[in-house]
Amino acid sequence: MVRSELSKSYDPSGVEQRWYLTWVDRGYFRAVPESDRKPFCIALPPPNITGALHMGHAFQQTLQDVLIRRRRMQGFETLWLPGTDHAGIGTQVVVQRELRAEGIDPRDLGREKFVERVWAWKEQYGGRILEQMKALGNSFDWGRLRFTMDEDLSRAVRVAFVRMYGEGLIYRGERIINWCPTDQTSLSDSEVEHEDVEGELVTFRYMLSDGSGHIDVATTRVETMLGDVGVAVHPEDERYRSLVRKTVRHPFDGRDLPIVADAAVDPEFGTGAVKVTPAHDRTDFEIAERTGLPRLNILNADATLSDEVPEEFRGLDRYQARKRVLERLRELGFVVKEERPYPHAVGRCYRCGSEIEPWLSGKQWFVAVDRLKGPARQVVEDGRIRFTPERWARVYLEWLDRLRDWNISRQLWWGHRIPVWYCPNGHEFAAVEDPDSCAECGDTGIEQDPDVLDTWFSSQLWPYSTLGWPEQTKDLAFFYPTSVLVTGYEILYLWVARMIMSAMFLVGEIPFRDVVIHGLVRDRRGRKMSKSLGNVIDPLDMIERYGTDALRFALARMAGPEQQNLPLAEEAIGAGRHFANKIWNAARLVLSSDVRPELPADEHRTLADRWLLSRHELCRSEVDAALEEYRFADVAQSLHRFLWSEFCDWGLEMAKNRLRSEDDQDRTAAGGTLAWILERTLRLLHPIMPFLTEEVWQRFGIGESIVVAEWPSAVPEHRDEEAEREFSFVEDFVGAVRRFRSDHVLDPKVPLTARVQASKAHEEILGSFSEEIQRLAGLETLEFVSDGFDPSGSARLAVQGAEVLVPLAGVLDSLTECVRIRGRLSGIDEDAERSRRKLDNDGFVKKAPSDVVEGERRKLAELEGQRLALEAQLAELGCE
RNA sequence: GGGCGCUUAGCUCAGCGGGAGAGCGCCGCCCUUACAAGGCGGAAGUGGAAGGUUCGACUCCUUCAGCGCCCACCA
Repeated sequence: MVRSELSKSYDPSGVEQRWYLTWVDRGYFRAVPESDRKPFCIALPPPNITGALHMGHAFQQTLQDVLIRRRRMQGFETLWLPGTDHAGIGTQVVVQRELRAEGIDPRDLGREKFVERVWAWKEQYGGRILEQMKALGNSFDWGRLRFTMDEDLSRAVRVAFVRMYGEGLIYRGERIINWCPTDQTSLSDSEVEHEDVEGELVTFRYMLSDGSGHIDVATTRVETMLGDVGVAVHPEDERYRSLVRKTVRHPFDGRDLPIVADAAVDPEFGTGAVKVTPAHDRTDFEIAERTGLPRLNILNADATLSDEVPEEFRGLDRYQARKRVLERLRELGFVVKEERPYPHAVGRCYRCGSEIEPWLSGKQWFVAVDRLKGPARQVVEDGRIRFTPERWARVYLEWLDRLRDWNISRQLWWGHRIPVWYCPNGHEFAAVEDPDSCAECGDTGIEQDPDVLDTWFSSQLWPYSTLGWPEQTKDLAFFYPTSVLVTGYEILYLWVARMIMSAMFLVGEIPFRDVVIHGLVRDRRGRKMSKSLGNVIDPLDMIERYGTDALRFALARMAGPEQQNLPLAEEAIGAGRHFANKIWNAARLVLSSDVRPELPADEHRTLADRWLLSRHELCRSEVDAALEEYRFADVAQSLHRFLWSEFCDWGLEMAKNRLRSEDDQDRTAAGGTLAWILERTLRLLHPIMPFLTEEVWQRFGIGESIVVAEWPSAVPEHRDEEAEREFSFVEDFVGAVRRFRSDHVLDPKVPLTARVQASKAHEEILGSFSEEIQRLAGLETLEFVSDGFDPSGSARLAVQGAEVLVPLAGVLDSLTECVRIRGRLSGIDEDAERSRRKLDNDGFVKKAPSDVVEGERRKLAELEGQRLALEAQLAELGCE
């Protein structure tokens, strides 16, 4: 037992770093696959190396650390694997921006030098992220730190690619992709964000080539008419049947565009005729495929108009072209209608926000998803993978149903280069190791595909590539499948779904059992935190000012399972610090008794002890149940309520006297009980507030570290309903006297006397804590009187059927008490009236369960009793 | 165009078919030897709206409104 000299308030600075280093040094966070324990493993969703950690990371990592720390204490072989993601486009863009700021054009630098430069960035910012994660207290196994571009992870990417290529799941083809003209790369469908805009819908007229009439079409992107190669109508549309196979004449270049029939056209919409622009619209592309129309690509990579258009439009950017084409159509008198504003959705790049062009960019690589869908659907349907909250499972399944082939090639330099080579003889082959010559003809003039893979292609391998896949490592055998994935809903499709699909195909086993989907951290008004709004709360800043534990507690406390938005205000973190300080001071008091955390024998336990043990056991069971279901807010809430409102407010107050007692046995019993409960509660709280709990726990001198202390087990026999019921009399008694004093705004120095008429049992309860109760209620005298004691001249307080008489002489005027009594009476009358109405209702008495009816009757009887007593008091006090 | 979530105290949110809760904020009293980052007491809500089911609805059902989000090849 360490005699403690604790400072008056908790100061997290210093404490945190010291303990973190100690924990890492002692290897508490290291996991080994040669263990007899059961495995528990979480793969950290790897943060991007693009910048610093934000509050969303802090939040998500806190939840994971809570799960990990508890499992570790429960005796699992616990692995939390840290890492970072190279974040293809994101990182390339920030490094390009940095270069341009230095006056360097990234293109001049060349691919190799550019990639070197990104690695330098990775060292700098990736390193900073690691430091931030340490400050959060995360119990990572640092020895297993991974980066998606590490050598072995890159090899995993190649093995995955080659295997899927070999099975025909990866193919190369020319189709419409999502093109970002700013970042100059294609994007997958999931990387396009849809935004509603107020655009325009222009209906214009194509004249039939033979001069026999016209056909009207509409578009929100009128410039694309330069790439029109035909007009499509529904095959069964009577209006246009005679026009099919005729042609219309393009007004600007005189081309004849065939009118074709295709079922994709909705005859109900607009004019029922659609312009067909195969190179710039997915549907049109498909119509062209079916009807044999050619493709006409009118855009350059930067979304300016190509040389395929008439000279007057060449080189214009798409928005200028939109205006110019419209003007020219107007001049020619071909504009039929202009609707403006016309609300519709446009796609935007999830990285830079530029408007996406559906574009034919040449050949791109795709993952065919049809064969991947089945198993990915199966494992969620049969419950092998479980979503929390459950409703996300449906969202996931519906997304799978709609999923189309995944474009995985990116026209970037930063990332895993596509492991496919081409030879001059037209051969194409994929290889895990860099080849010297063509696998088919041996020609040495081979060239690797210049594109890199979608960053999510490597991310999808994360749960198993980090454990050594494709090698059959011990780690993989022991820790895989991982136990839980904790992530935000915004990457459900981009990442979660793809991990499941790829794992089922490549590993043949689910990547994780539970998926915990949490909401997004917002500012206090529910807005996204962003630099431009100036509402960013920086986790490191908060840690500096309030301490890591305060931040973690605040984050855990707001993690309601169904919340999509999690508003965070700085005050919440301040409240976390208050809580830490409260615990610190409670510990100071308990530790001052200088006893071991041991429960005394039953016969030395007071009612208050039994009550507190019961409440503690309840708290323990709530914490366990909530953690099993990932209800983090409930965990925090439960611990907060117990420690503050029960342990401190009542437990400590009821034990203070004995804690200072000269009697060794009394002191040991009281202090031992409090210490025992506090020590266990610290262990329950440790996953959320690791530093404070360690700092305090150490002073009990009972073990090496709370990090590896045992998770508190259930002690069902401590639940004690009798103690809770009996102790509630103490709470009510103290509360009644306090309220009396407060109602009359009495100075605390005014001495009060209480004379109690109560049952033997109640008398005994009060008697055994008379000193404590006097102190808490602010009574100078507490005495028991027999039935029939003259109550005149006293206020009468009703406490659970007992009567408490407070003599008014020298305290306050009787009339003042009358006012108070009348106030109470009106409240009672209201309640009694409502109760009476209920019982007068035949339906209620007949149909409601008998215990409910009985309860209502008891309640009414009690209210009546109180009313009579109060009326008697009014009479005694001579009130009118 | 489909789908989902939310709407409860001034703020942020729990909860739930039978007497409306927490934290913060607010008001009053108190520097009582663990803690003023504290203690004690208090005020405060026609539970988004309208219907329905029920003896009884904040809770279940329907409709509507507002806010937010996801998905979608209607030009």
